[in-house]
Amino acid sequence: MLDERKKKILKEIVDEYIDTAEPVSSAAIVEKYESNISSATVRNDMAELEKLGYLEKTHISSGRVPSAKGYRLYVDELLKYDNISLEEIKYIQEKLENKANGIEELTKIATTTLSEITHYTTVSIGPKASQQLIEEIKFVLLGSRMLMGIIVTDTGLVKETIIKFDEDIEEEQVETLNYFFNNKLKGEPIEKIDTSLEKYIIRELKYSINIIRPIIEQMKKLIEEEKIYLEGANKSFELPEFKSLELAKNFVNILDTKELMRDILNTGFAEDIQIYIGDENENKELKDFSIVTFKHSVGDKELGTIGIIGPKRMNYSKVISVMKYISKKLDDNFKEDNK
Amino acid sequence: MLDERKKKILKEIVDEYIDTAEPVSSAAIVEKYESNISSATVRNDMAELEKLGYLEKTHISSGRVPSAKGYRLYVDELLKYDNISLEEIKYIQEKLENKANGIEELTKIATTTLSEITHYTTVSIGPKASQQLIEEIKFVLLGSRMLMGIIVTDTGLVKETIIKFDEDIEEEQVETLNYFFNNKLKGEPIEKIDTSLEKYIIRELKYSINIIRPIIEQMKKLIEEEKIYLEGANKSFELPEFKSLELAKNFVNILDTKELMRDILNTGFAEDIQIYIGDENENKELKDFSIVTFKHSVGDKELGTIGIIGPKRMNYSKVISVMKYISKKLDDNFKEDNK
DNA sequence: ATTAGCACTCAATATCTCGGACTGCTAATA
DNA sequence: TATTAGCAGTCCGAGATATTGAGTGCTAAT
Repeated sequence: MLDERKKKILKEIVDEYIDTAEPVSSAAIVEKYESNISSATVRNDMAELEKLGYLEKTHISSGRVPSAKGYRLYVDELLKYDNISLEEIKYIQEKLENKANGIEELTKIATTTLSEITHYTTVSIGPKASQQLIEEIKFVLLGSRMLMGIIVTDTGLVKETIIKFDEDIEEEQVETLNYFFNNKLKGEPIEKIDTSLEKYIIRELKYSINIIRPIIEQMKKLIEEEKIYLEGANKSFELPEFKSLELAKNFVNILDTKELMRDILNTGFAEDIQIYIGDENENKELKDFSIVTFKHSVGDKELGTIGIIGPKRMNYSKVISVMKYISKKLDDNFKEDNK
Repeated sequence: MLDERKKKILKEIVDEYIDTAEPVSSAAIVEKYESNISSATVRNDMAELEKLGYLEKTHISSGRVPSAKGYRLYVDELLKYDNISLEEIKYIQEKLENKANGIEELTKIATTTLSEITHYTTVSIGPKASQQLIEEIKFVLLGSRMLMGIIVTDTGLVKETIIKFDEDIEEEQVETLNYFFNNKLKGEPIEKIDTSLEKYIIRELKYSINIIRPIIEQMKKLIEEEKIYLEGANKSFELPEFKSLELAKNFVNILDTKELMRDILNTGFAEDIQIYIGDENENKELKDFSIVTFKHSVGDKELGTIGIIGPKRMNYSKVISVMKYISKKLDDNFKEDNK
């Protein structure tokens, strides 16, 4: 059905549409890419491609626009992902090489860099503490009624929280807590910090609930928190599709709805770059947009997910090429850090 | 010049415009507020108010719209700021009463609450560490090549950072660092942590620069960082003024430009609520918007600034009333915490 | 299988008309 | 002198109508 020329023309139409944001005419294809066949031939192929569902028309006599199915074929079979320049590679290396920062900070930097290079809006979510094992727990006394609780996990993630009390805490108690928590929890999944642990500690240590409860509560919050980071929202607004107020409003709504962003970033599997084009997305609000995400992970532990959200007419080649590279760099960075 | 009736009519026009977002006609004023005078009389007063610069017309035969000067008079002299309901007061109390969190967290919660009640976009910036005095410094060894550095200031602000090293650190060294830093810096302004301190420590302690440099560097970053927090960007987009694509784009641009947000929040003085209406703002990009901010501070130390950004046609009465209350609550909360 | 050529469609833009929402002004009134 | 009724005049905005031109689909020829 799809001979080589039709595939070629499909790719050219998508390329052209990504470039111009205007429905693509047969004449434009001939002029720019196919000087040795006539526009009538291209029209015939276009009609065929439309019949097969790869292209759409905005009205009866308009040029063609790729359908979600068209983009899908384009992304899956027609593109190569080496669309990244030496300058860009250097820039990414520079940005990601500083290892003074923790995993969360690194994810943020990667998110910003991705937005800078692609000129799209990017978003990321930090590491999932809940999946990790406890390597070390420390409590530090600050003043007389405040502790800082720190957890280090097996992937090197550091999480800390402030815990305030209504009564004074003794340095001795802190030492006991440190010993006790480490003894009990080292090597265990972080989710072990829960109310049953609370009961156990009260029984064993005979400490007042006024001390234990705030600790467990704050630690639990810590595990659950998922920080979302957004970069370059304004960049999307320069794109011609956002001339439609409707679309612009939807877009702002999506970015502002944290639960939705969380959903988006939390679906998909590790290792791969995930691409959702238009209504391939389960969520209806996303039907006019495309989302490309990847997870930075070690084994089955997610250290962060970074995504790009933009119009369906996205420069997939650039976006995916840059993502692949950043993904690789993040992995390298992590390996070197833990060697 | 401005007799009582004219003032009253000006207030009514601004109220009405804030309510409807449409130019206000003389007939509308008579119908809604001034049933005992005729529209012609109102027209005469409107003409006068326009001559004095409080009102503007969008075209020769249109109704009137407040000018920046008009809003200013309205805000300064014609409004009372008790536009807050019992339910709202309760809601705010509930949100702000939990003291388990640090100052930064509290500012965030206040920002979110303000947006929820007013339905405007809110933004805040965390405490200025640079203005504060050091109460306590602690270093905690995590694993063998990582420290957490914690600073507690005189206002109870807690700041912490991860510091990574290329060589192992001994527990003994950490203790020395703790002793040394506290001894040297307790009660001092936080800005004392700088490169001259670095030199001094190297001279005194004879520790390698590989240990001291990362510490100083990360601590300096910590002092400089100013976290901006944004809430309810999508709420603004429901307002009729944002039907203008131009304006909507400007708005997103403003919110996305962190330096600009920083500027906005960092101008103005403590204690007072600051109001910038339209081109009263120095920054030209803000000419179509109004900004209302207040600082949560203790003495001359700023614990955070919270602002609302929206159209000039803002419900100043509601916004300022709610802000006044939240501001008071934050102060109470702080006092209670430090009593 | 390809192509030239032409009829046909439809979006986009410009032009015009018309109603009505306002004001400003004048002259009458309290 | 302050207020008001009444009316002429302005201009916005919503439709209606015409015009242009970019593109397609189809037919018939190559």
